Amino acid sequence: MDGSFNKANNPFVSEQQLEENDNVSSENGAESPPSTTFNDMKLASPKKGRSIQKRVVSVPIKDVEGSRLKGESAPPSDSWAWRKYGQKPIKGSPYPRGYYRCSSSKGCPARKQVERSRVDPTMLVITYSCEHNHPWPASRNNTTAAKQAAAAAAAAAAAATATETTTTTAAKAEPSTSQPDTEQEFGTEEKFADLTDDSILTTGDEFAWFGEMETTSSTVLESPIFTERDNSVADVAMIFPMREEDESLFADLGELPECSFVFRHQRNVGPQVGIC
DNA sequence: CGGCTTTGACCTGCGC
DNA sequence: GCGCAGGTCAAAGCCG
Repeated sequence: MDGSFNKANNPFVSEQQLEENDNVSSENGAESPPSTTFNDMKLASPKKGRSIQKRVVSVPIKDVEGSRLKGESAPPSDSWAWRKYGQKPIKGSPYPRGYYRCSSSKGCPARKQVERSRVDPTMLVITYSCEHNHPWPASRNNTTAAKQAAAAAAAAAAAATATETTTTTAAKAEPSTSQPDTEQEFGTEEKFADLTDDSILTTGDEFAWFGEMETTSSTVLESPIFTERDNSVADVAMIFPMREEDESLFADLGELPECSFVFRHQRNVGPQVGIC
């Protein structure tokens, strides 16, 4: 199973030596504006000796709700199935955090946490985490289960919204300049900035993957990591509209990277998704 | 019937 | 050492 692909053959695995990033930043920084945020972290794993990668993605909750409620042609939020295994109220935040585990395959180490942004309730903060060196399922699971899981993640977030607020967040999350109409069709849960912008890619090889993360909507990308490395980048909200064709390519993915945790965009190949 | 969600309990890490 | 908070586990119920 897990050996059905190997690192060498996965174009989007090669740069996944991310676990040594020391730029651990607080997720969803207290003062960070509503944005799509990618934070790369190394967690102290409960299991000693294991390196955990963590990445934070902030997306407009509106998109998530939309995809779920519409239930139309909206694709699953991401390429894998996620099963919820817990939910906890977070101190300091009125919104609970949902814990999801990858169910695309047995033993899949990937996890993600979904919570509402404290800073901006209209934003969802999705944190992906994974043990490094752990293989991913050989193929993307785009089955009903995957869709259900995706919807579930959205549901959880939406539920949090409904529970914690009396007003409909979706209504409040008016489309802004950062959300073109094209995104409506996708309404994916995770948005990955279409970072073809070399300014990001050149931020540092260490974070090159950042520049390859993709978004299905034009969201805003920022990263405290960048802040440390290049203020000129960090202070600027970057908007990267997603192309429909790119999105469609996700559906064609047949393989996942080995614990890549990266939603990678191969410029000439199309977006490639990997987590862990 | 299988898989997923929900939810309370338990475990672990961290700060004081 | 103690308490708190976050994260995970596991049982029960729900849904397709």
